[in-house]
Amino acid sequence: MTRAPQVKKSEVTRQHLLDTALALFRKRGFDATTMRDIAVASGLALGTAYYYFPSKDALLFAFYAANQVATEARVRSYPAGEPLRARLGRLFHDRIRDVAPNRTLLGALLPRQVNPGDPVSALSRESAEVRARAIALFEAAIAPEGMSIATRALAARALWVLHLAILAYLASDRSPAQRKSHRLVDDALDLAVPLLALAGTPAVTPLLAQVTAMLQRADLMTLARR
Amino acid sequence: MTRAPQVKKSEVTRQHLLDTALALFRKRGFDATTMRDIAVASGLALGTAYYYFPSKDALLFAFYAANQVATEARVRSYPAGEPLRARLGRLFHDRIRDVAPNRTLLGALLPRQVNPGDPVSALSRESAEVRARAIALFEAAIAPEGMSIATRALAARALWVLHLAILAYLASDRSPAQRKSHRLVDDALDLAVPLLALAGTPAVTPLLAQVTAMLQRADLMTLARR
DNA sequence: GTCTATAACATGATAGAC
DNA sequence: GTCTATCATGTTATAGAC
Repeated sequence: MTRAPQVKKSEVTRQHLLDTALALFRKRGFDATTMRDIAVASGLALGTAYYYFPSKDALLFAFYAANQVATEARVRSYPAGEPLRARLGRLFHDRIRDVAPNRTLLGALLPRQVNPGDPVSALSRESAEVRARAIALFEAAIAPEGMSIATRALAARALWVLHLAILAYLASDRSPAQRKSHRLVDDALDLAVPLLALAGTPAVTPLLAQVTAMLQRADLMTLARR
Repeated sequence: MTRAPQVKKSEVTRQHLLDTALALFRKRGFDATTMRDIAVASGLALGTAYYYFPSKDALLFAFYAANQVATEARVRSYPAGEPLRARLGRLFHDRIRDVAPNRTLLGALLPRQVNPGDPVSALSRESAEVRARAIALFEAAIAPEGMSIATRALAARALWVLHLAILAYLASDRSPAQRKSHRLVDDALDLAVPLLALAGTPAVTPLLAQVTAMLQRADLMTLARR
């Protein structure tokens, strides 16, 4: 009696469709690639593509989620005990490298981040889980610094927003090997890391409390479960 | 001999189309309003609508430009000699009031700001003029504070970005009379104005130079003519 | 449950006649 | 300048084959 296959046939087809779609997106851009193109290139019918991905956006979202998983895997292999600057630099630079091959997809994905009502947005209900996990990466990175819980929550969100801004920059960065984006990361961290150190001191506690109060009134601290 | 009409017929038709479109956008939202809806409601053919506005986005852009003009007109009537906080508050709150009736349009317009390649983006070549004029409003508002030219340029851009962020927030703000957005403005200015005062002191000059250098390397200071 | 073939629809956009 | 006809594409629907 032969063993049942480890992966379901449907999972193979789904992955095949996603891979084909990503390859086409990379080659021709998101908008220029039609669902019919994807179906034909996959050797499947249009209806099949829609059977697995209810919309073209669903393909975008699948890329987004898969990418988050890839970055998490990388992070698990990071050496422990590195200083903050090195750890954040590693995280940001790796994130750029993970995303860069699909850089053109960012052009389709990032604009839609702005609208929390858009399911594809990192601010939406639908992506709450992915977002929470992304923020958790930054929380973990700064955890050893021994700030208060409130400060750490604020700092992690700030870093997450910075990382979105860097990705927005990356989306239109045409410099070879995305040098400009990497440079921007270094410059930004040169500024941010000393500020993070400052954020741990009691002197700025009132200021941080003011910022937190503002964000809470605006419902912007509850990102993790909006 | 009768006088030739002051305004060309084509200009009347164009304005009629734009007014009709904005009314529909307000009532049903941008996405839910089709070009056919606009043409029918205007009593014109679909092709005619496209003759005047080469795309649905062009209608968005026309709204954006007209709005900038409206805000500029308001600003010209501001009293002179007000303290910085009052002046900025007036500017931000008025901007919200100007935009609020077309709030749903923001949902369509703002996401696209992120992509500088998008003509509708405030970062694009096409909107360079509107953007320069928007930044100029903030430059003028802080001009009496007597900072160095470099500091003023940086501060004006920071305020412009803050104003975009506020508009992004406004786009999904469903509180009555947009109270939350107005509150966010006050909270943000409570934070920003003291920082602006700080920015005028020599102590922070090196920090500002560092920020400026970063933005210049990333081509982000040349916003006005990218 | 997986996939095909085919048609049809809605809508942004374009072409060409008048 | 204005119209009608037409296209391209995201999406839905149907009727099945295996």
